[in-house]
Amino acid sequence: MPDSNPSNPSNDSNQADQLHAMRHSLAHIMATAVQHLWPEAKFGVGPVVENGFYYDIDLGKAKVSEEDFGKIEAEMAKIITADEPFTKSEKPVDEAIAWAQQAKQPYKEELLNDLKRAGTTVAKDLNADELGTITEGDAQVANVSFYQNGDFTDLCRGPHVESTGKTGAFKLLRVAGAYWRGNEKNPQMQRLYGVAFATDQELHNHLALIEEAKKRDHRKLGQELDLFTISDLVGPGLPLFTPRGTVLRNELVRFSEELQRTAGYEAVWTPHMTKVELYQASGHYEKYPERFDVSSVESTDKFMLKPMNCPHVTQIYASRPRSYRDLPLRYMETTTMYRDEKSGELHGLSRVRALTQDDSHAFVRPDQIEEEMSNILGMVKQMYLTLGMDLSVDLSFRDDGDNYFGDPKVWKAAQDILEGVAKAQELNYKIELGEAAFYGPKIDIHVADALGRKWQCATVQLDFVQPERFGLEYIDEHGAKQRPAMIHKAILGSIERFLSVYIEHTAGKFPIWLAPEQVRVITVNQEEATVAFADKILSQAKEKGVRLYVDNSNESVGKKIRAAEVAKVPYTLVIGEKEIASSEVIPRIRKDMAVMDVPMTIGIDQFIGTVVNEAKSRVLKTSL
RNA sequence: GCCACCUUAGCUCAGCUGGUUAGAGCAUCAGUUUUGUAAACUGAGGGUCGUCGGUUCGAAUCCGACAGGUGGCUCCA
Repeated sequence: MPDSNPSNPSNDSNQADQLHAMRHSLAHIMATAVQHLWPEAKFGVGPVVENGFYYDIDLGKAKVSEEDFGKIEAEMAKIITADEPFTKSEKPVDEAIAWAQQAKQPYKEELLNDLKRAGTTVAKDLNADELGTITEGDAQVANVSFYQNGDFTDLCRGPHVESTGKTGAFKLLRVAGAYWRGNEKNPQMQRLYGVAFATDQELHNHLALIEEAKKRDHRKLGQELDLFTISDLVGPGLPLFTPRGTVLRNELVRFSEELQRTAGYEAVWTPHMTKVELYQASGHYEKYPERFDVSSVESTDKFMLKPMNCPHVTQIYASRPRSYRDLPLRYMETTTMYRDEKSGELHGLSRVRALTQDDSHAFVRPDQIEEEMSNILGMVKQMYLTLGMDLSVDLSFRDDGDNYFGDPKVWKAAQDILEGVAKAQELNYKIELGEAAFYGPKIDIHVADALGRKWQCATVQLDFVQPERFGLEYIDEHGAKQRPAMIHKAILGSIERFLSVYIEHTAGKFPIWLAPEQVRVITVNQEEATVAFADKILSQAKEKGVRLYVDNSNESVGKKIRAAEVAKVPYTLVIGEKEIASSEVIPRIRKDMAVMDVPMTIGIDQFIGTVVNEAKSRVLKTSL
């Protein structure tokens, strides 16, 4: 494949533009190849995405599968070898519409019609970058631009590389279904994805990275490290946690609850089942009627499993009169809830039907909102700093749609408060319009997994709507009734989702405080004295709460060490005659961990003490 | 839910275009060995080839439905 060197390699933005043009040109070349192979193809849009490009294509009854990639790539190679120039032209928009009709490209025609009406259209996915928009802003579009290569012409804003030969290295990766303009009600097209880079070497590196990411997949590691399982009999989206996986869950929750307790939160407990009326009162039923699978238990009441927690907690607040002196009232509950996710959306631990949140709700006076939110963000920062993970922060605000409950003025005020807090906390945030919950704006914290996919973990939500709907109140200093605000938060978010990200982040090399097995003792032989010594170490560990296992199997020492390494156990102690005689051990330390903290030779008591301290202080010793 | 693909032992995978009792490595179990820092040796058990139905003299292999999974799309209170 021919390389294309940017004209000015020292200029990064120039290089980025060049790569963008290459990828975009490859999208056109792929479309050209598809048109050669399936002349009836109707084209949607073909933008550049991270690491590559895609094109949405409708072949009618015919379907592209990954088996076809060979011949598509071969056809693309022909086009690239032909080194056809990309030539730009402009047409008045009406002429362009006529072209689309004549070329039997209904999707292009629709886009052009929208462009013509630009300013009145509300299609937010009308991505101006990918179209031939000449004018900017809301004005009507007069002219649109086209690019032609060989026998393929496409509505396109450009820019492109000069000719098809200058497109670098690429590979088609997969085909997926994608709804036209991202709307479920529209026809589904086939989206052909490719990756592309300036050089073969970069492409090779990227593909190697994908392979590496596969090794860290939490579903694979969950099996290998014996953390969780998903049984067909129990059902999809309902993971079961083994003893080792449960250690991870419990330790994380313990930390989260410690942080919350320090910040004044008190534990509450609510049942996992409720009458449907609760969710009619909260407004959730109205918003998600199809999600409430209802079972009748007794009498005429209809019950459901709780899909969330806040409406339940409002009833604890409402159970007695509250004074302004009582606020903030802070309730926390780490609890499991149940949501009927669509089958195609389930994914390992990231998206499940039974999810556990380290949830909390603070009921606060308006003057207490900022401080409470700051405290919460402090907890979030401390959690993720301890775990060594990077955050990205979104302020999820409402858009102009009518999906939201409550007074828009109150919304504006709530959003201003959130942004103020984000600024005060010096968060590097971006605002996402239309991402708010129906009851209020959110601060959403995202963490990336090994494949670079971002997952929402922590969330802080400011809610004036539910206190209103449930008629929550407190008596102020003048004896008047006032309405509290409600602040929802989760630090880990869904524990299951958090674990999916965290397992991939660490590749299963957990720090001492989280490691399901902190120490493994390997016996050199099975003689009585050795077994007795191992037992003694084991009981000392148990006494101090250290998670230690003994491998006394009749295998070679080398094999047992390998097994401990594969299981990613932080410390391994080999015991034999020497250790029994001296009562000292030489801890073998997992490779990713710093070596200096533990001396070469150490007494058993002292070693156990070190492990206890490291776990207690939640040291992050791994270099990932 | 939608589109493409996948499903053979606990795990990772062979099994060519349909043709006798479906294989391997790891893991498990048993025996030998009593082991000193990333894999001792020998042997054994383990699969109605995801399920159901169809085509065929004959199906792990071809077709269909269903289930589960993978990658996306849509959704995520």
